[in-house]
Amino acid sequence: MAAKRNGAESKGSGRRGASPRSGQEPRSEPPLSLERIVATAVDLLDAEGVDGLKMRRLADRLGSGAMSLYWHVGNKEEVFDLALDSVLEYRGPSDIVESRDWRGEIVHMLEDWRASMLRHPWTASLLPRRALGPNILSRLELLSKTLSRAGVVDADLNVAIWSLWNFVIGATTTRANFDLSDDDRAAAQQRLTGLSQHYPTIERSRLLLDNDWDGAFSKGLDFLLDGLAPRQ
Amino acid sequence: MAAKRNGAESKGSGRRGASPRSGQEPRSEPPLSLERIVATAVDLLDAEGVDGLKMRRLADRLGSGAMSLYWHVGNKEEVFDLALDSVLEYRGPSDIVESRDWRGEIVHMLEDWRASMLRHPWTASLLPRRALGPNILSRLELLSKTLSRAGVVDADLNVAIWSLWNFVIGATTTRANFDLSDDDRAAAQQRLTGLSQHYPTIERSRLLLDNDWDGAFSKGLDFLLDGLAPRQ
DNA sequence: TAATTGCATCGTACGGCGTACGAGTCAACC
DNA sequence: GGTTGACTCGTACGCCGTACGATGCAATTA
Repeated sequence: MAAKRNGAESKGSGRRGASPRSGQEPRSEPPLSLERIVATAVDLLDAEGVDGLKMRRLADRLGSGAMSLYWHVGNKEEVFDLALDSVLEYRGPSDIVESRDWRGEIVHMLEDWRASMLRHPWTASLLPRRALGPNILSRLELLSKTLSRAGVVDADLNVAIWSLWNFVIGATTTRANFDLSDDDRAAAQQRLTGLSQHYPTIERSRLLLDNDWDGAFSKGLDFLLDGLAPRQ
Repeated sequence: MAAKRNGAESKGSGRRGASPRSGQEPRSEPPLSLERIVATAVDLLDAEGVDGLKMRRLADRLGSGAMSLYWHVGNKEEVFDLALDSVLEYRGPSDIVESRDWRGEIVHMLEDWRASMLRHPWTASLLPRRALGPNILSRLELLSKTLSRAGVVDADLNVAIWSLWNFVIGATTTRANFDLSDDDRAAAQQRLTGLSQHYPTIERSRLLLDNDWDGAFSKGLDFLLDGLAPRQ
């Protein structure tokens, strides 16, 4: 099976540029490519959300026929995977710098991670159900290396990475969920307030209603890091 | 709008029992009800996963026509919401007990939460994109109350709840994701190992490959609680 | 008893989806 | 000139969620 062009990362190999169109119709689109498909998918996801991504619609934006996409990707799920991973690339201080401030590095990377996801809120609902792409794994690798350099012994490394990862995933998914999935911000708030008699403590702490998500995130991260490797 | 029967929780109000069938065909099914629909949806989700839940299939299992469901629920999304919340009911020591061991209580509830979700792995991909139902809110309320009783001041309560919530959500979604979404356990493992040259530290810590998820969870939770409220 | 009402069920049909299939185009190579 | 292989796309199929209206039946009313 697998006729098409899966397996390798081959882009355009042979001919280039020559427009496949004979006349000069108003078809100025560049040729289809995996890069364009993924980038356009991200745009579409940003604009319309997870449910807004349809193969036909994506093809429209690309100025191509729907079935042309299937030369470049195996199926729609693959589009999701690629879009997700592409958005999570980390452009930060790579391992070149042997900074002493490991805690700062970790905080920076995790906050960048969270920021990337919040910039594309659909990632929150996708990440939990898709496989880990190379960019995600790279982040985990960098996290591991930093923690290791910070003195976390190998036996604890696993737990430490997991805890931080879990924290970021949880924080961003919940946050994005609240910005989006609830039909309306006001409606959700009213619903919560209406029910607040049943949930007095939640109400008192103004959970979900206060808007200092950023502060809550970094403060919680601090607590977690304190637990993982107490400041000496 | 809204003719049907939304808004209230009315179950059967008037007549009961009399079979709507005239003869005695092999149709022994009890009448449709919201409870049966939700319970059957949970079964179907357990068996077939998120993508396996189709309104027609659900109706089949209920011995009814597909459109009959729409008398009881507004749409498919509502089925998801109800199934999700129904599975997260907490049957644990409610606030009656004024135990001194707040830390034990919290650990117990969070581990129960995680266990509930892992028993129904589809919850992991649903929770991040659905609204919070009453059972979920009840858990949060209980968590708040316990933390509050443990001496966490109101100013920190928000952050504390969030951190714990995030940790649980993250841990369960990732875990469930690994059990399921990757086509095959073996395939995933091989993929990771094949790529391990790019991710040496991950490989060394045997992240994702070791199977002591339970241990990692409770250990991470311990770290987090240490940070939130250091043992005195 | 007869007519009416309202809860509940369900058959049919519609529009939209992902994508299988196979035909088409064109550059490169023999 | 013929062949090949990379790439595009029109058509069609099966499945989905669900709008709509017909139908049945119990309770209510006259």
